[in-house]
Amino acid sequence: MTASNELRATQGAEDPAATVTDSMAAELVGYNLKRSYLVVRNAAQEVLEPMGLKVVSMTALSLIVDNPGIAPSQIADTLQMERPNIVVIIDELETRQLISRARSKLDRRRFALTATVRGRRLRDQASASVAKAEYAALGELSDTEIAQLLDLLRRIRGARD
Amino acid sequence: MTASNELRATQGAEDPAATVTDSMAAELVGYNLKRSYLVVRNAAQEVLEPMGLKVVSMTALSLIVDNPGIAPSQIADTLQMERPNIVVIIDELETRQLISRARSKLDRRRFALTATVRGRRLRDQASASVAKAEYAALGELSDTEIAQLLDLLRRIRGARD
DNA sequence: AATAATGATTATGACGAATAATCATATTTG
DNA sequence: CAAATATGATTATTCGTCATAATCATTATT
Repeated sequence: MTASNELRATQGAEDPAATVTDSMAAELVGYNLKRSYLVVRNAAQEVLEPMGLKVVSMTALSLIVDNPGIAPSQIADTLQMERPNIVVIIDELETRQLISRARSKLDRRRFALTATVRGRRLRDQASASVAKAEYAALGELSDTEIAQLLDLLRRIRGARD
Repeated sequence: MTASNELRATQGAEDPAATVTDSMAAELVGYNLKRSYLVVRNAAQEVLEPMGLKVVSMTALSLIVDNPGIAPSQIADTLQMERPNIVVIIDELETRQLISRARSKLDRRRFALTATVRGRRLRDQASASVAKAEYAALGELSDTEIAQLLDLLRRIRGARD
């Protein structure tokens, strides 16, 4: 907060040209997390949209590629989502023939999800594009700083997970 | 990603006890931003709820306290929200007599918003509680690291704002 | 004076995420 | 073993956030 902002705030903000003082929000970690999250997410969405993927469906697809035989409930647990919301994502991935859904032989309540060749190819493509888009959105930061950021963020969620 | 996780993923994940490999998501900055944002936001929500405030209404109230005479549209611009969504927040703050709404004398289309004494008191209380709650949620991090994090986050959103 | 732009508002819809209820299969336990 | 309970997937529904479209009053423009 600059001295001139403080002054303007004291004088009142009826002048539409006056700069708004946002002392509180600007200091809050949560506020800044949200803002930068939106910047990065929008960058990812932009490159995923032409592939017909959303961030969450790409993440789910990626999980299935890396964990053949994974069950919907495991995806829900990993992504911290509710089971019902996973179902529709899986439905879409299956309709697009990016994954296949088969009953598990060990537990017939479960489904065993596996990526198709098309699914694996799309994942690789999406993964590369998103990484590139994120990097561009973070262009301001050096590689070292990005690594630092990732470390800090992991420790925040690690504390409460 | 540990070696044992890679192994399990290669073998398949039908074993419900097997750890899920989330190589992709774990590396994405966006994913980690979202997760840590949720941790911090939940901490803030928890302390605001007893005061009948949401994060967004507290932020708006704080803006009005710091910028007496501010107009709804200025709040929308500052918080990057759409005008219609600000209206309902303002309505609620006014109903609770935390702010007052008066026509601006310079431009009779605008409203000039001012916090009441109750509003200022609640803001101070909420502000302190949220800061404390955030700090607790970030307990893992040192003061220096929190400052680093804030700097990194501001630079991310600064690039695209 | 007529037209266009701005600010606030209302109504509406899209979307993400959560809950409740249902059904099939597995597990537990009396 | 049979009954009760728990788990997994699914459907329907709801809530909350957020955006868009349309309307009205006031101001600015031409």
